[in-house]
Amino acid sequence: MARIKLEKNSSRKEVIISKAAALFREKGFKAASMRDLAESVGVEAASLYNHIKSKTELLHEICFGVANRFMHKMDDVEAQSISSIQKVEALIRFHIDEMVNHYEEVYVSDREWKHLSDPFLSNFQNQRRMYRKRFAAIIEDGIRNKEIKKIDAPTAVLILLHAIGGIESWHRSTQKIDAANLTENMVTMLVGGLVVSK
Amino acid sequence: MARIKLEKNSSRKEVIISKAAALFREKGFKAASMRDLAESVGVEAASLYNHIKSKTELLHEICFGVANRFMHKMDDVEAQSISSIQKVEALIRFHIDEMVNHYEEVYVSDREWKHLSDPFLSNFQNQRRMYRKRFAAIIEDGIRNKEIKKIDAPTAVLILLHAIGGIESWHRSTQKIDAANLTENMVTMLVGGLVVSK
DNA sequence: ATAATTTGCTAACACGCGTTAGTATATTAT
DNA sequence: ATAATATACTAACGCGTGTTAGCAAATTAT
Repeated sequence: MARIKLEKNSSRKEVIISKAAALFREKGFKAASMRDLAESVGVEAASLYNHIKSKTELLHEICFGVANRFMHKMDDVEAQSISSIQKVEALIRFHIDEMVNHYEEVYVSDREWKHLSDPFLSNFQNQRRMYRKRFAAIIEDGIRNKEIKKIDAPTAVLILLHAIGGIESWHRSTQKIDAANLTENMVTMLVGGLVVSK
Repeated sequence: MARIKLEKNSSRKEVIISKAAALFREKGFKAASMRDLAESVGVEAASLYNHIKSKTELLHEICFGVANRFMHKMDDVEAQSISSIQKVEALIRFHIDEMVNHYEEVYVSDREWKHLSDPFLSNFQNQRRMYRKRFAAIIEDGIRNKEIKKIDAPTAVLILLHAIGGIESWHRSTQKIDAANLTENMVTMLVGGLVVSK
């Protein structure tokens, strides 16, 4: 009888969520079937329901897992006594790191949250809005301090977040530069686009 | 009997494609049903098939319509006798304009091309790869001419293209700055991230 | 006016989907 | 060893899907 293999310190549910993230990333939430997922886990489709409530629950777990990590990081960064531009850079580096090391979850959370259903959908959208507001506030601080160019802060946030989402393409490209290199290039270009040139 | 209303200079097929783009953008290709589309067009689902071959054909039309416009613009820009950084700016402005004025099609082409099926899928992917290569080549020219910072050109392209994709969020935001303002802010930040600071 | 064509309709199909019921087999606790 | 629990299986359900067949009505061509 097939059995879900556990990695150390993880429940069977977590194994399923992790495989689901990979599958949702590859095919999209709607196009990925529970039978696909079952095959990837190495078990029959019905067996999955001993561990999870529904397909949607998998999406919840992925999306809110990611959202919580970002929220905690924002708390952390806001509490630090560093310049605005340093805060922005810290957040950018965190985003890049998340996108490099938790690619599947972050990507799915970014692209597939539309398929959440209320009240989770509204909740998620609120969290996102809040995060962006806080990010924009940091940039506005930087503009006041003349560390950052006079630009529309919400637009800047939007550019930053989506630009980093482009790491998706990096993951799938055949000739990848290494992650450290990628990070420095992105920081150079993105922070460089913000700071006032001397 | 219901009848598909024509806008001037457009076939019924084009009306369907346009509505399909809006629907695919909103729900995603897989989640949007032909019955949804029929309702949005104002007709029964089966009637659509007097004008189109399949649901997938709609995606083809959208994706390759967009891809062709970008390819032609690239031809155009490459042929101009202007500096590399000016070429980059011209392409950025074109991308922004496309994203502002042909939001639905461009968005769908960007996010839903995965659901194309071969040989169209490979064809589309090739076009995309080619486009990015040509874009990167322009940036590399700019680096050689010392107009542009020494950065990894493919990474820069990836950042630029995805950053502009963020206009999606702008479209759905309640307090929008106007399109001209958005454009200048984006150009400032993105071109500013590329040029060598003096 | 009549014929030909285009465009729409209703009905139905075959299929894949998420999920549940009921049961068998492993694992863990007593 | 035995009981209790966790985990897997097979079978099947109701539903929504893309699409087709066949027919009716509207439009266009003769």
